[in-house]
Amino acid sequence: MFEVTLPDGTVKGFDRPVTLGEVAAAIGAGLAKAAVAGRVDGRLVDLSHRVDHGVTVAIITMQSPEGLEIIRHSASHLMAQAVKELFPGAQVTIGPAVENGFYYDFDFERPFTTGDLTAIEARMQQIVERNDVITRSEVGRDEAVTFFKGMGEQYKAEIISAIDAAQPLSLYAQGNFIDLCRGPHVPSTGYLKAFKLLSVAGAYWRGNSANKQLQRIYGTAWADAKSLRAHLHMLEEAEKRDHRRLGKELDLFSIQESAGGGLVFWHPLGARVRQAIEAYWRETHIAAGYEFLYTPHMANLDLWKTSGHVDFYRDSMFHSMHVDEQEYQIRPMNCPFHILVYQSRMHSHRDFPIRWAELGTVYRYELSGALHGLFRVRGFTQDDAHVFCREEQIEDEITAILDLTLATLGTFGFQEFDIFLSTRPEKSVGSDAIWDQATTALGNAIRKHHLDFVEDRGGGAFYGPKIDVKITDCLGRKWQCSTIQLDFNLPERFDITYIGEDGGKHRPIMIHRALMGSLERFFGILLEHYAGRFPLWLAPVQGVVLTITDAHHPWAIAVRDRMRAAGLRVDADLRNEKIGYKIREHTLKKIPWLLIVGDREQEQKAVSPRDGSGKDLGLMPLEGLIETLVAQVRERKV
RNA sequence: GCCGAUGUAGCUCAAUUGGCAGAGCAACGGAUUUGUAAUCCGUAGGUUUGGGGUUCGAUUCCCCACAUCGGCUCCA
Repeated sequence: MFEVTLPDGTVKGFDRPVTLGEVAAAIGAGLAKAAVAGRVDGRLVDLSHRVDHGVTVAIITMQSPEGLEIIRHSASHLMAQAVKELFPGAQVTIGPAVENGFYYDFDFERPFTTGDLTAIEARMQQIVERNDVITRSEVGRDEAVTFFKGMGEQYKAEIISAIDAAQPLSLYAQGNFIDLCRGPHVPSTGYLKAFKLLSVAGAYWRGNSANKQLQRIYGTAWADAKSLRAHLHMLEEAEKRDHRRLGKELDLFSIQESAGGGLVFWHPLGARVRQAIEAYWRETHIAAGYEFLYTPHMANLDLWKTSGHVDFYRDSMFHSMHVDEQEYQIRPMNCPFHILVYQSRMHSHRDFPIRWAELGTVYRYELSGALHGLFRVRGFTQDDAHVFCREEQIEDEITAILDLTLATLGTFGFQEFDIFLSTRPEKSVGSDAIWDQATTALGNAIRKHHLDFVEDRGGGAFYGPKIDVKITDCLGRKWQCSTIQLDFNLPERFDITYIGEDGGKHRPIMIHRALMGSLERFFGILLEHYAGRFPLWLAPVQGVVLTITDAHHPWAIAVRDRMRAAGLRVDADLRNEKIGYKIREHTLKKIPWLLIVGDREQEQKAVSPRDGSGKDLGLMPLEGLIETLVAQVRERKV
């Protein structure tokens, strides 16, 4: 007789050893049905795990995050089983669950094709119908190595040699497929009902490009068909919102082969959005006490030697160019230039804080295969700024920067933040005292905003601690844009100083910060977040006046000009086309306001607007509408 | 950079086993003067990403380059 304790504190007694599956059944039939694994004294185990003495037990259901992870992990094994059945020559390597799905890496003589994926998925379905039981067994280290070598699974043998000798090794068998795995897994393949294979791509063995390249098959798996459908729908939605596609459809920007990859051309309509963003940026920075700098895009390479970028950032820098017996470098960062401006004269402690901002365009060498639309480019503009201050001003400055960050992101429609505080790594510069003081100041600044944060211990740069802010878009995807970093290194390297109250030279603190990060990337995120339907204040074309016939041209032009005079970006469509055609066309261009003018409107000096909802709002006096729209733009309403 | 896939008109896509490169939309011309998501007719548009090669003949097969797409951290 022994008792197991459940998460809610209730206790169940058993008079013989039972499996977790039986424990679940004893609690309730519904739970037993949804159960995929369990937790015994905090350790994840299979449902077949036997308990025979007093322990705490939690049953993990397929709807829980942990249950989903187990389903995905088991789905990856199911896929490996299908692959081995179809292609016995393929060697299995690793296959974990990842966010929303799973993958498995194989070493196979030829590339898998999309046709293979279809076949593998079909075989997976067969194995599910077969409902192979999944069983766990423990083996000795030598036995396991011999076993996998005997099967020609070299990678598995290699994995074992990397595992701590004290740790027991477990094998999972399903049908004829046996894999080395920590588990746990679902009890049988029949539990896996909702999955789909998505893609195949290369991946290096152990993520190291020096190793052999394997083939990684990605899939997604869910507890039920409905969740799977929802996820696939989300993927479709993401594809529809793809900024590369919208950028082309809405004629906002392009990246051109003849110019080179990763270099962005902003077209007139994209430039209008950027202008709106920059105007807002300028306004808020003036209000927050910043001054603006304009600095060159290239400079003598020696500057980058002094800054240390040549030593630790070389891989991301373009090669230097030879000019008049000297080496010049196109800039990968703006900070050394701001330091040069600082150094151009003496500074007093009374000058602080100095806040200098620049929309600084930088060029970084990214691997050709890493380029991706506006998200990963080789030339981009940072909303960069550097604050020089004294140690005791750090907390106030960080607080103010955080204010500005949250206000900025909020204005663009992002209200959900994940904040990370990264602390001192092993290899770093600066004294313990300054690191402690600065790290505390960063934490205090976050707490002042009543925000939670995750501490990334040892995750800071070698030159100082930092705060990163991630935003969540309307599809739930997270993006890191903002970063606030302290720098104890550059002031040292450039030997910048100020004269303190004591008349002696002191070293200022330097803070780097970017709120949107890269304007290109931020623009891409906005495009996807709004699916191209920008809030009025950002929309490249805020309204179009549509005429019914030629007779309405004079009033249409008057409306357009009146709205333009009010500061709105409005065009008139005077083409000899039917109104339905014009509406369709401008709706597809995602224009926020369509203003229809015909006989009635012309007579009454009015317009009949349609807003983003696509509804005809009926006859409306022009001036009233202008007032509403101008107010929305002024408020930057989202 | 590496692996795989892709590259045809401004855009989205066709083109049997290698045999005269096509459609829709857009553009242009004409007709139509139209009331809430596509009016009709016509015209023009291409060194098939670029460069080599095989062949009587290459969009198609081979090689090289470039670009784009999916990946390359998430531990058996």
